[in-house]
Amino acid sequence: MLRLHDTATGTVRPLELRDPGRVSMYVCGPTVYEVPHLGHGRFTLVFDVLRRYLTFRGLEVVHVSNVTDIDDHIIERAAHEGRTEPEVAAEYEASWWAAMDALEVLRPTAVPHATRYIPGMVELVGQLVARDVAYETDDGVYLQVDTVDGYGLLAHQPLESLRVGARIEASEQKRSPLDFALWKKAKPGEPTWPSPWGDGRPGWHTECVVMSLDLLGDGFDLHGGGQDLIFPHHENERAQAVAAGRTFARHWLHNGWVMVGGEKMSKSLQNFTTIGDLLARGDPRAYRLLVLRSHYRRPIEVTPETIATAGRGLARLDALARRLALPDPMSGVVVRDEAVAAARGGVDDDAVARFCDHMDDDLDTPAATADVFDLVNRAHAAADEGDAEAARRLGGSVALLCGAMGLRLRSGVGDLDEPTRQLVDRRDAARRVGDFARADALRGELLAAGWTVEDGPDGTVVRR
RNA sequence: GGCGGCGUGGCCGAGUGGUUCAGGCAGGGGCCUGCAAAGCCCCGUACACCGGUUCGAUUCCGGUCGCCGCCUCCA
Repeated sequence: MLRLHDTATGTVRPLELRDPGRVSMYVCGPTVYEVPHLGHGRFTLVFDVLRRYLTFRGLEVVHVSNVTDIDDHIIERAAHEGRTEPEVAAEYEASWWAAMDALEVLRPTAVPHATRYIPGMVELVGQLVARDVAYETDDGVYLQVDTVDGYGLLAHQPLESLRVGARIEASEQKRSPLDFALWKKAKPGEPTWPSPWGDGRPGWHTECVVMSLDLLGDGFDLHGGGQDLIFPHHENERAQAVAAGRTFARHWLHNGWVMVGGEKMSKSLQNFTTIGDLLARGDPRAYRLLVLRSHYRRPIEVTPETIATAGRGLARLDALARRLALPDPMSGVVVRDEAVAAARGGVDDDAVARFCDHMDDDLDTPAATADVFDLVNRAHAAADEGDAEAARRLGGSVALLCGAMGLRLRSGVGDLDEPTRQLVDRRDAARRVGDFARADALRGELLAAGWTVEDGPDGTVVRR
């Protein structure tokens, strides 16, 4: 059984499913006003790995992730650039999906948009007002947090301590500085929707509450995101749901930061690297492997050096895939029992079990990837000893487990362009007749063109 | 001020009350190779500091120092 850290309890505990065999998870998606950066890349990779692993274990996964397409940042950007909010949102949503596709992050099973759920949000706010836990002011409707049972659950702080630490000034009409907006009354020039409290727009992530409950139902299994969402974002989501008498997420999962030089990567510090920049520099799989090689709750340092190191690990995986002609583990979503049954050369059951033990232990991907690299070593050693059967079994396990984590193997050398093809052929010819000076010169040309040259029993293989 | 996390060998990064080792990268030596590449074998350097518990602590407890984060809109 999979055990995961739960932010609400601060402990690692079993993921107890509401519906046996089926996981309902809501992962907070992007507010589309900026291109995605490595922090977004990390959380989407973490939850993609979780989703793939759950699927690997034979569970059905319903993965809902929102797109918040209306908020202050979008309004600000649209105003600044003389465009409409929908134009801005559409542009950055497109860049979001482009990045997700490049990272081979599976699309969520549902992607609700905030602007399509406004009536539902108005209804929720109405319920909260009717329950007398929310109140209207001149500029909006606010949730009165001291009426909410267990406010501070995720922050692990009592209400009073949050109040003392609050950096925000109490407005004259707010009853507590911690009370937060459920509905913001329109200011001139802003997009608006009608409501009983006048035209305006939704407040604090009410969309996530309404959309998660609508698509996943009360008491859904898992709610997640980056650690910076714990408070106040997720705290306030929970507060709204609980105040409305609904049962919210059963388990809260949050991933750690991407760090830059020891500091958190964030928009406010302006120290972020976009996913686009990362992709322009190298293999997108390197970021996935880097993420896998650290525990999801720990911070990771993402630099050209750490990416390059991950890239060398990738080369090691690819080299095995090439040597043993392993199947592409990403030709479909990998389900363990089916994949094991389909594996022609068999798999190493002990290794798969060990991998699962590690993954079940709060998604210990560093240990799980170590398991995989251990298999790589054993597969090579078996092949060196001429034990083709063992090599195929161990190699097949590598492919299986990489697939379970969403890591594609590149075994093929691909089609060569004609000039390269000719260089390779001429080099093989030279080597056959023992003209090594000529062979070395031709290798020099290939290396200069960026190819790595390997001479195997069947002739020269080049790759890059 | 409140709350939380972290300090492991050159780097990244698991793990455990003791005599089997995480794993990867980098480094050294060998094997293979026409030479390489890929691969295999072998090797080195650890558990921030100070106390305590214990037969024995990197692992448990207490303290010190250092780093990081959250406390109203940052994944």
